[in-house]
Amino acid sequence: MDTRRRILDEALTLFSEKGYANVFVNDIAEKVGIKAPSLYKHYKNKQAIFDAIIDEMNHRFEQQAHDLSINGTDPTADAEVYKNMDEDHLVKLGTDLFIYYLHDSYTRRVRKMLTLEQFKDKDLAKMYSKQYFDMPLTYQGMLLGLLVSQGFLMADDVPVMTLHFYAPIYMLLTVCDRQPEREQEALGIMEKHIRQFDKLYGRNF
Amino acid sequence: MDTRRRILDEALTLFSEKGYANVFVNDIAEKVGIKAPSLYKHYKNKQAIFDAIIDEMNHRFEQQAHDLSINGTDPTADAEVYKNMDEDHLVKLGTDLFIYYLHDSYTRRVRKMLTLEQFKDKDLAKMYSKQYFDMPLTYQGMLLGLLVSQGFLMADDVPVMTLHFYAPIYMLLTVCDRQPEREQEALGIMEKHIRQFDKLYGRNF
DNA sequence: CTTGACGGCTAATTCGGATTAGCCTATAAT
DNA sequence: ATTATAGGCTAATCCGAATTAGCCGTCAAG
Repeated sequence: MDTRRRILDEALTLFSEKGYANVFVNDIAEKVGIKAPSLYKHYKNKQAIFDAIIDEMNHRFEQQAHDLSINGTDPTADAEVYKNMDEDHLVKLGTDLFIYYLHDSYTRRVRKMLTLEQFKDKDLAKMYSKQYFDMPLTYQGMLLGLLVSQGFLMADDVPVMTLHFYAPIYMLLTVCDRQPEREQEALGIMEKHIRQFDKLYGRNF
Repeated sequence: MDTRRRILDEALTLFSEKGYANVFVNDIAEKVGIKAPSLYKHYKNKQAIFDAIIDEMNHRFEQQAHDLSINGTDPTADAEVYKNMDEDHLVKLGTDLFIYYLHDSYTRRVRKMLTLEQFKDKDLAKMYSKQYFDMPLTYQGMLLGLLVSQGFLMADDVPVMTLHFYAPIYMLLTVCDRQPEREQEALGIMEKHIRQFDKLYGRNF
């Protein structure tokens, strides 16, 4: 059932692995378990499948941005969580974030697909930057800002501090996307990164 | 003349913009100013053009690695340069590095092409990681290590410190690759990044 | 019970893009 | 001077991949 959905799902998988141009309509059909011409009962053509994926992606992104802005503008809610934060908590926070982004199937496939298609047009470029640069810096900036206001971290420039926290995580993520066998290594580096981050920005100087 | 060379050059340009699969032999020929069939007097087929680009890339990478290891293992040479380093010098060092990587035509095209082809096979994946993760961390680690030994910076963990220096630069580079119009913004962030880096790791704590 | 939309299939069709065949000229080496 | 080679061109050819045509079974609504 819901072949329409399964098409999107399998197409996303394939696009994220080989890139749009290297995936044949036939490949998608095969994965779904139907013949290629049957695909056209569900989508006008190959491009329409891609577009549908992008549309859904955008919906989810907007949803996510919305959710975050709700939680984010209500400091009282989050502040509780970080009341007695310590280095180990910070490590866990970062590591969990990392593992989630790395392993969550949808997230991972979207990221890889956008990586391969980011130069196709301005919209995709903007989408990539928003999702993997602007949004994380904004959102994590709010979190770290909370930790600063809790006195757990110190910084005059929170945006740059956020960059220092996030950029290494992002880079390690891209390493694992292309070389999954380096995940353990990456996790090790992650932990050292966060501990050093905490030492640098932590109140115990 | 040297049509063989020009083919590689134009092909690299096109591959870096659209990705291998979206470039037609015809496009390359047109840019070179010949007809498509004439390409085959120079290269066996389209794949051979790609392979030749990769080969040259590898040669240059090896050359570069060789050069760096020569300079790098001779601390006396570099040490001089960093004898009276200050924050502004560090900013200039980082900014110049950034501008170079961003604007150098060959470097930029190679980086973008590898970005688009990195998931094709293990070799390309490894090549990307080596060039944009392992090598920079190694080389810049040596530089920063020198600054530590000069007493200009302090760190117990130089590799992680290097990650803190490089990861933001790398991330800003990828932003500019896909959105060149954000270069000024990126440069501004770069400078603040380096100044804060210097504050964090600098001897004046 | 019958009809129409839904979703699948096989067999074309189309078409674009890679590659090959075969020809031609210029030039450099014998 | 002759010839071989390099490198260009036009005109096929080939082929694979997207898409269309047209057929069929199912099933829910009338």
